[in-house]
Amino acid sequence: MTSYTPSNIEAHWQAVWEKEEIFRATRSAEKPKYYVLEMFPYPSGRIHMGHVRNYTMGDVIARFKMSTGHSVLHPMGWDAFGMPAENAAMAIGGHPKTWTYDNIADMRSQMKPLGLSIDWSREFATCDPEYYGQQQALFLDMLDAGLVYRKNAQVNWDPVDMTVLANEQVIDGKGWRSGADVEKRELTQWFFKISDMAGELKQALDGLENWPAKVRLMQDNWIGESRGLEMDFALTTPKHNFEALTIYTTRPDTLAGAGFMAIAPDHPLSKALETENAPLAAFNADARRMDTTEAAMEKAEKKGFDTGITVKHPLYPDQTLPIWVANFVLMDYGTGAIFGCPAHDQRDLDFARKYNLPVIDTFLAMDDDTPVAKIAFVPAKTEMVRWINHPTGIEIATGQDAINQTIDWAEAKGLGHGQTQYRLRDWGLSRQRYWGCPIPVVHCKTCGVVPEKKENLPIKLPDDVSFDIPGNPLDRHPTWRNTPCPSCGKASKRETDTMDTFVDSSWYFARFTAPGAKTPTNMEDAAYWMNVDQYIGGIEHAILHLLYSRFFARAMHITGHLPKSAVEPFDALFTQGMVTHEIYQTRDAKGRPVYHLPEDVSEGKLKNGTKVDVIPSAKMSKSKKNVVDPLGIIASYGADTARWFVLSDSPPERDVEWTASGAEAAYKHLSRVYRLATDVKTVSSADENAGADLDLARARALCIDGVTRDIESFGFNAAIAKLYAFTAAIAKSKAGKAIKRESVKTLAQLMSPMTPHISEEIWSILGGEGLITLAPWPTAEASLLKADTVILPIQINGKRRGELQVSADLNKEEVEKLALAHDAVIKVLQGGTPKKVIVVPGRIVNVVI
RNA sequence: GCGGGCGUGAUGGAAUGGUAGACAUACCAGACUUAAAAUCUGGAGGCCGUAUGGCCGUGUGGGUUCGAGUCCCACCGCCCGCACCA
Repeated sequence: MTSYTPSNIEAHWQAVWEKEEIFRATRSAEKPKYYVLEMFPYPSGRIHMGHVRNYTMGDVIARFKMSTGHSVLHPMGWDAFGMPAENAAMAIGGHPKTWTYDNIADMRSQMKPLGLSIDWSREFATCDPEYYGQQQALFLDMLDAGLVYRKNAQVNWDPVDMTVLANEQVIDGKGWRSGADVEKRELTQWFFKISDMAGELKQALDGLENWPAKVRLMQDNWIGESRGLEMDFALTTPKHNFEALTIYTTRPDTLAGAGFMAIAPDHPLSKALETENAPLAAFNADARRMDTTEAAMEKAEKKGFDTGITVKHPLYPDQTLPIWVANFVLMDYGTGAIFGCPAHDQRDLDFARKYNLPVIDTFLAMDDDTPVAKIAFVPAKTEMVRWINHPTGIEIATGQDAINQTIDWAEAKGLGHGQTQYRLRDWGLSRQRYWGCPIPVVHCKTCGVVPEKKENLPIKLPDDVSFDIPGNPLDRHPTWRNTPCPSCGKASKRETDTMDTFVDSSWYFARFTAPGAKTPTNMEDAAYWMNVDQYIGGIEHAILHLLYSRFFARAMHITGHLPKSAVEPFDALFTQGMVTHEIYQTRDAKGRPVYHLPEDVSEGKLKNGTKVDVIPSAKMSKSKKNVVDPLGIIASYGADTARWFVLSDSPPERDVEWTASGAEAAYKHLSRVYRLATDVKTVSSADENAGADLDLARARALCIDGVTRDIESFGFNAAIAKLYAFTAAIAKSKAGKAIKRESVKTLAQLMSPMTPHISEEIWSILGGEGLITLAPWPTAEASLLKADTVILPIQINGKRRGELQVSADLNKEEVEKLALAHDAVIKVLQGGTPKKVIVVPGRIVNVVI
């Protein structure tokens, strides 16, 4: 008997699959299509267990769909632009391009041993000129359609690295690499007009039924929505060409309680005043600096600066309200100007008390006349309150009703107009970076900003660049910038900004439908393969990547690159949990923690006998050394074991803890199944003639039924539990070998989405026809799913007191009779009659006394 | 602060409102072995009891129901997201 040797088996079957090209996706007239996609990886150079789990889940779905008669598209690519490549170039020399393509080659060679059912012929990297050239074409079409524009925007500027930093790269007000104090700078940047679609992107969330409710909610909150009033307050005396201050408020009903006006430090009026008012300039500079420090922001003191300018009160023309610059008013929400209503907003109240501004109650509780003192009165908008001198004449109403009526009233009086405001801001895509997709426009002294001609695409990144000094190499490249203006032909300069890498990942799923097309997509292929039927990835992309992709799909429809049906590109989304591991720690002489790799620890001790502290599981990370290398696992146990384990122990949406004993158990199970298969490989003629075995047939039917339903509902861990049970049932069965052999073949089929190599091997040993991967999924015989007899628990007043074995189709009356004749029931009834008997056929009997 | 999710044996977890703890790990016992490993068989929520069995048990407290881990309310704890949004 040969034993289970995954290394031989896995290499063999991977070669067969590759030779037969069985994973090549082809459009089929007969079969329904199925597009399964896992979020493509960043080519860091090394796969980790998280990748293994993510791709295994997708692979289970892809292989299952293949077996159930679908034409499957399961592609893979690389999210290959981005900072790490440039950082590597700066740190260790070399070129980002070389670093990236070397990493891709490494990672591809690490992924192939997993035996994933990927159509590698469609592979691409976002840094391939063929890909980013089409992205540039898409950009030009979007520019043409008015979906892209330029504006001045404040950015985080690192003066040492001479680059713009994302908010996440600013830590305690300092650049994450350089440690330099980050400055706010105003730069002209490119933006996608995603805010134009805010309402649509929000509403369409309702239709995404097969997305996790959590992700929909996160997007909903991110987009935000509030209805309010935009209105002008006339300046008492016009100043710097400002005649009025336009404010936005969601509480127009409290207009009568206005105590002051507040504008953002970056409000145009504030900026105009700043030029002739040094203390204000200092205040603003201070406020802008504070803006970047997250920690300070949370508890930042509300501070203001009185400009000395006033507006006329729209309700009481003889009264004026002072305009303050306030550090808590944000320029990029609403109009950057508000009126403060201290009585009904805690923040405004704190501000008013600090600067001795009036506090005017506009409504009181139904049963309390106490005016506001230290705590602002902010009841729920659905609560009835009594209004004081309300401009619309309202006396008793809820806040919500008052808001709506005030908006109507203000519109009728021409004071302002109702306005729906979204929190979502336009997507700034400019990056002062080399390793990204060049923005295909030219700056011409005569013609201004001119789009590049499509026939000149791709605008390729130059290879001859250096990273030894900070800043964007494109900016200082001697020749690359020089180009004739596409419009007038005069010598001009290229845009040197590149695109945010989120752009690259916002349409790759569409490109996979026709990766070689000479346009961004091929409409026929897109129409056939889109949408992605099942998208799988991490929850960390719940907002940005998924929101941007939804925006891009719409933009691609508008520009003629996707059909209308594909504006929501992902029909179903699944967010998988992480792979975690215990952390092993000791301390050095100075008491600092020292971490140890799992392979160096056994039974809580290092090899030299030192005891380690075990810290509860956390996401695998290099810094904590709680990592298990997939390559090591594959080398010692095989890919099937790794695949089986990452699916087995926890529900896919939750974190799974990697344990050595769990991996061992997975390997043992596969070895056992392999042994079972070799045991029933050869059968005698007596075996062939042995009769059917009903118990085993039942176990088989139940397993088929259960595993099928579990895979369809992402219950991989539950499917695996059923496969363990079926394996035990076969092992213990006294049925003839021929019968058992058929059961083992079914077992191999049901396991094949999870452990394709060993399943293929067993199929071949046991004389299965063709490849198991292409074999049709087994079906459960309905008649076998129902047992002849069932054991019904008997409850008395809801507590289990006995059981009854009855034939499964026995009617209620008979069951009731038998139940009442049961010893336990007779004992408690003592000759009396029960109040009620509940019989749930096939389930339970409950006798109420 | 706002929003959401989750609390089940030693551990990961299972359970269309119907026998709580499937399956797996760790553990214990037995078989095989000179021994160990591997393999196989069996045990196991807690308490009481030799046992048939009984009582308790899904974070805490209430409620709905013939029946609640599951539905509702309040609280406690943990996790996640957002947060000066006018």
